Amino acid sequence: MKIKKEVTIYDLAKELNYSPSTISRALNNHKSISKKTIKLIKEAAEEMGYRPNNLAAGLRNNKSNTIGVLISRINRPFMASLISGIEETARKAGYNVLISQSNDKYENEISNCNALYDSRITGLVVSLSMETIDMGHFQKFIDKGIPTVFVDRVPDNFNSYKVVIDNYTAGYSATKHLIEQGCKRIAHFAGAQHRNIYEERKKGYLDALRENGLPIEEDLIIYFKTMSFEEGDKVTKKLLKMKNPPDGIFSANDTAAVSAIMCAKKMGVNVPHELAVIGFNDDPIASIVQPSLSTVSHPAAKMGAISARRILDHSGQNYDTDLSEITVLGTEIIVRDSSLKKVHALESKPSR
Amino acid sequence: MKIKKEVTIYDLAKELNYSPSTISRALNNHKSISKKTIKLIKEAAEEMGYRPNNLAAGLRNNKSNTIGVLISRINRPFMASLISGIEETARKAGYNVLISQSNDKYENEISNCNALYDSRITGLVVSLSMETIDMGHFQKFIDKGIPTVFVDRVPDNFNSYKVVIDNYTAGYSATKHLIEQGCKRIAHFAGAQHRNIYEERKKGYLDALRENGLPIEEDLIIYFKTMSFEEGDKVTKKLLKMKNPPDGIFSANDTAAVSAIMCAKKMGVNVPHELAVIGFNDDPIASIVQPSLSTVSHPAAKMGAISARRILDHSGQNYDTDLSEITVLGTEIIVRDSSLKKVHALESKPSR
DNA sequence: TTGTACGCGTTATCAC
DNA sequence: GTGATAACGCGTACAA
Repeated sequence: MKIKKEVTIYDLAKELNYSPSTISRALNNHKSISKKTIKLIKEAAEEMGYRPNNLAAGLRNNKSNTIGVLISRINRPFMASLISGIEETARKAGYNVLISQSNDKYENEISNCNALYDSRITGLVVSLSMETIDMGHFQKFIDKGIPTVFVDRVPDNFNSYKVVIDNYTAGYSATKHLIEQGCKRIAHFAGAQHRNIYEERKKGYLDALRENGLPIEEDLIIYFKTMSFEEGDKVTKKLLKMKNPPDGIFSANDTAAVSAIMCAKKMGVNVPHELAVIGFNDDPIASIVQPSLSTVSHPAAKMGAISARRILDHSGQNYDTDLSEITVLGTEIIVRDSSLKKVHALESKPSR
Repeated sequence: MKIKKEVTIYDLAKELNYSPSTISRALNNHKSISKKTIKLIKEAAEEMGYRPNNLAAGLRNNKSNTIGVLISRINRPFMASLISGIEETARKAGYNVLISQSNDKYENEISNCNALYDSRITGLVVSLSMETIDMGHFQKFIDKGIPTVFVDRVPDNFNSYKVVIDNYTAGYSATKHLIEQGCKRIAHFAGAQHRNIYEERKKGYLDALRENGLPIEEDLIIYFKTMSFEEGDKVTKKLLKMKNPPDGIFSANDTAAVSAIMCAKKMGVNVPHELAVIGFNDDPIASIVQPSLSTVSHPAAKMGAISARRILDHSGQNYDTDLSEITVLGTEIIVRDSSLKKVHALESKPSR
C-alpha cells in the first residue's frame, strides 16, 4: 500500500506562486495579508488536502495547544464528567486534550506527569491520586510557566490554581439536613483524611453535630480506605449490629451510601425511618436506588470547564506563580427519599 | 516570574563533551553506544533535568507516539471504561492518549477527526456518532497509513480494523432467556437502526422469537431516538397501558431497561412476574435498581485494550488497508432478579 | 503586502 | 564508538 505524501505549506507555495511565509501567514489569518489572498490560499489548501502539522507548529512555538489531564481513574462518573467538561471547553478553543490516569498510585502520577510534560502541554489539570503527598513532580510545570490547575483533590501545601467545591459547607449542610430530619446519632463514612476534600467534609459533619448539641462519637466515624460498595456493605452491617446503632449516615461518597441503603434493607432496617442516609456526588446510581439517595450535587462538568478556562486564559501571557487563585463552587443538597423521615407538604418528590 | 530555559541534548553535549548525536543515541539506548556511556549520559540528563521534547522527535519521525480517541461521549459508563482500557494499554507502551467527543454530532466528528490528524496521531480509535453515515473523513487516515480501529459502533461500509461484540448472539440469547422464563409477548427497545450494533441486537431478538414459535408484533418493537431514561419511562408507560401489554422487555441498553423497571413498579406491575426485563451493557445502575436488572455484559475495558493493541502492533510497519480484521468478543447473559420468573434451585442470587 | 533566511529539538545518514 | 550534517514543517524577524 502506497502512503500518500504529506501536503505542506511549501507545496502550496509552489502551486500558488507564493512564498511559504505568505502561505503560513494566510493560514493563520495574519493581518498583513489581504482578505482576498487569504481566501484564495485557504481554498487551495482545502482543495489540495493540506492539513497543518501541529508537531511542527508546536515545536516552533514551544507549545502544543494541548491540555494535559492527570486523574486517578477515568471510569468514575465524577471523573468522566470532569474530563467531558475539560474536553468541551478545550475543543471549542481549538485545543486538544491528553489524558492519563494514575490509578491512585503515586508512582504512576509521577511518570504520567513526565509523559505530559514531554509532550509540551500548554497547561495541566490534576486531580491528585490518593497516595500523593509530596508535590515535587509538579514543580517543573511551575518553573516553566505552564499553568497548572488542581481540581477537587487538591494539595494544601502547594501554590497554584485550584478549583474545588466548598466541602466543609457541603458536609455541614448534609449533616444538618439529617439532624433536621430528626436524626440523633449520625455516623460518617469518611474518606482518606490526607485528601483534604474528605477532611473538610468531616469537619463540616463534626461542626454540625456540635452546633446542634449532638455528641460526637468516635465509633460512628468510619475511616474508609476505598469507599467501595463492598467496604460500605461491610461497615454498614457492623454499624447496624451495634447495641445502639446510628439512625443516620452521612457518607462522603454515593457508592458507599448506596451500599448502606441496600445493606439496611437486606437487614430489615427501614430507610429512612430507622436509618436516614445522605451521600455525596449525585452519581447516577443515587437516583436509581430505592429509596432514592439524598446526596450533595457535585458540578463535575462545570469544574472541568472552569479548569480548562483557567489554562486558556493564560494562553500567551506569563504565568504568575505567586498567584494561587482558588475557585470555590457551591453545592446543593439534593433531597430524595433516603433522608426524608418527616413527610413534608410536598406531594411528589421527583426521583430524578 | 522567570521561566527556566529548556535543557536540550545540546546542553548535555556541551556539558559532557559529547556530540548531540551521541547524546541522542545514548538516550535512545542505541546499540552502538557503550553501556558505560549510556549510563553516564542518562545520569547527567537526569541530574540536569533534561526532558525529551516529543514535539521535536515527532516532527523528525513524522509520528507522535499518541493514540487518538474519537467517541460520542465520555461520561457514559461504557465509554469511560473503553477509554480507560485504551489509556492503560497505551501508557504501558509509552504512548499518550488524545481524546475527543463528538456528542453524537456528525459535524463534530469531522472536525475532531481533523484535529486528531493534525496532531499526527500514530493511530485512531473510533466509536461512531449516532448521526454518522458517510465515512469520508476517515479516508485520510487510511491513505496515510495510520491504523484506524473502529469499536462497538462500527461502520459496515468501510474497510478497517473493527473490535465488536457479537451483538446478534447477545440479542438472541437475551431474548431466548426471557422466553425460557416463560415470556410470551416480548417487547424490544431498539436503538437507531443505522448503527448496526442495534440492528444486530434486533435481528437476534427477531430470530429468537421466530425459532421459538412466538409471533413478531411490530407494536412491541419500539425504535428509540436516544435510549434515555425519560424516553424509556414514556415508552414503558404506553406499553403497559395497552389492552394486551407485553410480559417481557429486551432493551438494547441498561438506562432504558432501568427506567422500564421503575416505571412498572410505579404502575403496580410486578417485575419480573408480570413483566420480565433484560438490558444491555451491565452499567453500574443495573445492579443497584430493584429488582436488579438482568443484562448482557459488555467488555468495555477489554475492547479498549484490544483496540490500542491493534495500533501498537502496527508501530513501524506498513498498514495494510486491504486487511479488515474484525475482532469479535463474546458476551455473557448476567441473570439478576428482573428476569427471574421461575425460582430456580439457586438459593441466593448475587446482586452484584 | 510579500519574500528570505533561520531556528525550534530531534534523529537518520554518512563519514571517520 | 562517535561526530558532523541535513532534514522534518512551520513561524517570524528582517528586509524589500
